[in-house]
Amino acid sequence: MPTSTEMDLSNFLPYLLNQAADAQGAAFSPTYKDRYGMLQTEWRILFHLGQYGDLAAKQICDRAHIHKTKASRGVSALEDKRFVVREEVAKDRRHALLSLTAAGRAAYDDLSMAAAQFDRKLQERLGGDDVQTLKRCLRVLMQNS
Amino acid sequence: MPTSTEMDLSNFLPYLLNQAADAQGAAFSPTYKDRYGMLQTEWRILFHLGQYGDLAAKQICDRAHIHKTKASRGVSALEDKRFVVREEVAKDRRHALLSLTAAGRAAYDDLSMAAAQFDRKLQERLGGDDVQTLKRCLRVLMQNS
DNA sequence: CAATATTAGTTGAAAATGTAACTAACAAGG
DNA sequence: CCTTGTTAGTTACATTTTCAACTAATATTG
Repeated sequence: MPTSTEMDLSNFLPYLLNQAADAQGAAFSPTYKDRYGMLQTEWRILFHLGQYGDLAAKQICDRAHIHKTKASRGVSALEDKRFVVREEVAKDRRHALLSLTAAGRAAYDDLSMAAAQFDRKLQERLGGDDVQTLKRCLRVLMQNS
Repeated sequence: MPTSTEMDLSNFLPYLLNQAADAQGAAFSPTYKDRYGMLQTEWRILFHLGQYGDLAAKQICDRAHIHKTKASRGVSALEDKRFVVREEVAKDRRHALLSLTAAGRAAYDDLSMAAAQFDRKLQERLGGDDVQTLKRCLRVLMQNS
């Protein structure tokens, strides 16, 4: 029986966050995995490009907190799948602008639709007020300590 | 600009959950990693044993949604660190009861204290009411869809 | 009670991730 | 300009995770 100074695991916020994120991630991942053979990182990169327009890998890394090696491999995979192309930037040849191909755009449209639907179902399940609070809290928590 | 049927990534719940879980996980992981060289799975197994008493690996897997291969390797690692021992169960020799050694108990006490402190800080940061709502939502979400 | 199925757990190989060292391009100070 | 530093991105290697196949013990059923 936990004492007052001990912890109840089922109340430990990092644990709850992890379990919830795993469960929902597992529930959604078949959408991009089965349809397009993507890994989570690829889906995330695709989503950033679809949503915010052409970006350099670095910008995606910063926004999505993806490590540069993971991003580098994700971008390569998306190029192999012909969803993304690189354009040289004359001004600074260190970074290349990434943009979606027509196929990439189509995949993005499809997946973002599925994501929206997935999210709506979660909203219904939790109720609007709680979802507002939940998202606000998560936004605070993702800003790290 | 996202249309009404599209999705705003920064509002996509699995994404928010993942980012928040990553950020908080990264904030807490040095506690078990630096002090005891544990991986997350090991910490989680230790925590389950500390909190719920002796268990078979299977029970930990079920409770914590850890895959059996991950658990198997986690238990081995904890045995190598002399934090856990296995006892044969005469009644059913397929599973062995896992229990904490004195060193394992000490590590558990130390870490659960740190976890409690970590949690209290998060609580302060978010405010009690929001934390209640947040945890309630997370518990719903971890029950998967 | 023999054949088959299920369960707990392990192991090996393949895939993915993380870490560190590296290249190439640009930036800044002397 | 030319050293030194920084930045974007890649690559090699080690660690971790996942997947599939396996063993050994128990349960089921014909």
